[in-house]
Amino acid sequence: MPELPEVETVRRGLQPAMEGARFDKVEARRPDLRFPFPENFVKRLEGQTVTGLGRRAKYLMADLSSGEVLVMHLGMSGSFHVLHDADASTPGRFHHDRGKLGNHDHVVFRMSSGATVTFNDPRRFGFMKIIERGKMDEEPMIALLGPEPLGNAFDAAMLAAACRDKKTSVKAALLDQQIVAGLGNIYVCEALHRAHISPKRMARALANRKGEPVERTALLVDAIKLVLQDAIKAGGSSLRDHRQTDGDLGYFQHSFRVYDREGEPCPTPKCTGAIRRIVQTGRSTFYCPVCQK
DNA sequence: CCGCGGGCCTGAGAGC
DNA sequence: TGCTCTCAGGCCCGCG
Repeated sequence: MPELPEVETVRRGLQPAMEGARFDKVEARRPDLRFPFPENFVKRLEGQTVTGLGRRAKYLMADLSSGEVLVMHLGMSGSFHVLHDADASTPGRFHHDRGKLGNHDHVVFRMSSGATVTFNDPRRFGFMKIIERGKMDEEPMIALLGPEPLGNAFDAAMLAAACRDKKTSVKAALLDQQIVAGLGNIYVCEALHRAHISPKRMARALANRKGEPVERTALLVDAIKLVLQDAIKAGGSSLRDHRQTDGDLGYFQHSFRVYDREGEPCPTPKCTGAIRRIVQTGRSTFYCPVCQK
């Protein structure tokens, strides 16, 4: 499910519940998600304070008073829900706020802030790990990530240099978390459409012979930053599973220009094309064959 | 070494 | 209604 905008939306929702608060009670309601929970998961968290709640790419990172970091990933279908004590006395506001847990509510944090944080993940592609802060560089999952797409380090020169030797499509390159970290299938499709670049174009065409960016590379970088910013403002995209932590839906799906719009007219002004769906490296790609070159 | 396809899971929706 | 099939915001691993 969640790409960078959805994870950032979740982070902002969890922050007031978790940052500066202590884990009073932790419950792991099954032995594993995608991976087994870390040894003594509950004991290692209970009593610790969350000193900061950050995000790297699609990973949520809760800094702990012990010097460790609780790394959380939502996989395809993970979501967090926050119930504040005060909400419990406001009947009817949240349908699953009756205190009963659902089938796929796998982890529950009772925080000293008075918030109950529940992690739900039907497909269980998500996971939680505890890593020593100093050893984050040794964690390949994190250490190998490319730059944050919304950070200054992600620019046309960097993207061109990273793509110049790639023997793959620009679509596949942008999904590669080692090139740029945080994009997924939706936002790659949307950014390529905004930049009028065909997803089938070779990634190395983003660079000239010297490895410098060509003109369209800068347009692509701008398109990526803009679409991610717009999506964050909208609380992410809710297709199936994504919810904001208060249970509300994100609404960026209403702003999709191509994703899941096969057959619809291309929204580019004056373009006569219709959106097509193809499959690239096993994933659906939506694009306009007329205005994306 | 690199790129691709399969697999991990469950559930929703389409088609019969 | 109910079955079967396909597909889904991600990522790791093994194969060629």
